[in-house]
Amino acid sequence: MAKKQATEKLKTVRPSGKMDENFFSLVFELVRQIPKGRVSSYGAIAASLGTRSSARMVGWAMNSSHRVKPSVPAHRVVNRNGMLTGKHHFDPPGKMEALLKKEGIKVKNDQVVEFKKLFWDPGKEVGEG
DNA sequence: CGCCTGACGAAAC
DNA sequence: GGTTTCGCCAGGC
Repeated sequence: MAKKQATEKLKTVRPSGKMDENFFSLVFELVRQIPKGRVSSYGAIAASLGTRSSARMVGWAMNSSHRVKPSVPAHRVVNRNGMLTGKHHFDPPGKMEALLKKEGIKVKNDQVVEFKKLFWDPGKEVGEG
């Protein structure tokens, strides 16, 4: 399981002083695993990385998502309520909602429609169901 | 170094 | 069940 390794790496590379190469990158990669037309939650991502309780760190990491080489589909990541809490951090505040709609995801009142059915569980990318 | 903040979440009241 | 508070860990001043 990659998640197992990821969890250990988190504390393994600590002494190296390269935290960014772990938590951040792990979050980015995981978010990139989110299939189009699907969404995920910060907590779910954090949990998959072993930092279940640190869901805020995930969202915080997203702040740097726009600084990463490859573009991270942060717009596919919402809070556990399916709410577009991070829309304020996009160039245009409505970019997030627009991107989601472009992928076929309905957004109403800054909230993902049928979020629970569109919810994508990280770590098990193989089971799209 | 210490205090406050933050794209969340879950327990406590 | 809604509102409030703590926890989580890193960043900025």
